[in-house]
Amino acid sequence: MMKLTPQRQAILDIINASHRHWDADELARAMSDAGQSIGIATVYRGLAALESQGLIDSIQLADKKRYESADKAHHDHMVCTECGHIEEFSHQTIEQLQLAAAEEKGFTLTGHQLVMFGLCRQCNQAQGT
Amino acid sequence: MMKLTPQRQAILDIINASHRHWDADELARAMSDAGQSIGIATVYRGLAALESQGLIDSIQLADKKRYESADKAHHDHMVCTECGHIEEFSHQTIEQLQLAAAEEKGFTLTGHQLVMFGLCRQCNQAQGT
DNA sequence: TGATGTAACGATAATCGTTATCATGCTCAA
DNA sequence: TTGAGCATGATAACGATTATCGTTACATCA
Repeated sequence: MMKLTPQRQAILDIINASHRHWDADELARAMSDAGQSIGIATVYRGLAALESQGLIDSIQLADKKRYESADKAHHDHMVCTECGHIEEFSHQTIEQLQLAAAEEKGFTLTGHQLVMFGLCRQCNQAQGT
Repeated sequence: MMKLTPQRQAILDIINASHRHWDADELARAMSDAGQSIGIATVYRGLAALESQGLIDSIQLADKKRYESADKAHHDHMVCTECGHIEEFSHQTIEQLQLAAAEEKGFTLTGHQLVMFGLCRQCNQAQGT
């Protein structure tokens, strides 16, 4: 069982207090800005520890991994390729169909990640201008 | 319009002649083994060029990008976290539900990627032993 | 109380996939 | 033939992440 150190608690608090998807660097900067500087390696280790305990969730994007609060039901993500905005959505039926598809192939699912790319509503409109 | 140079043709041939999902390094090694050595930068540029022409497809996994033939209908992937085996599957209904979910959020979809993780049939059995 | 063991910390080096740089080479149209 | 323009390949650079290693915090036990 991991130790919930002050640093890890702080990371967890930051993530839980927001609706954002954070990367390691942003978290280190946020803590630094709050006067509590932290080593970047500690951030990575803390995130891994928190995630392994199920205290936070993550999505792996092409470039980097981002973390969010685990205080929500499972959901997937739409990422705006223009502004980086991340929209969440969940779809019961999609989940079920995934499970069925896995079973059909003999796979025991441990996880999945569905990421959709496109333009968000705002960037759509900006585009149209 | 890009130039389909001998190097790019060779990359395309290797990919099309197989059912595998290749990364840049494997392709460079395959060509080297075949007596036609190639610079790694050329591989990356070639892959990007071929993909932008729709001649090959790719999936972005956590660690690296992998390329496969575009000679097939769209499909998604199941990746075995034990042995790396990649299984393909396609599901019309999932696709449609994704589109609908995007529309609902005001997103204009340009692409998506669904990757499921788990144990393949073989690793499942090995596990049980 | 003090020794000891364990795990976390933080600075920094290392790793690894990928991209940028730059000098050189090929090809095709003028 | 020339030269513009793109491709090549060696290699440096980059960025996210992980490994290393000496140090530190803390709990346990004699």
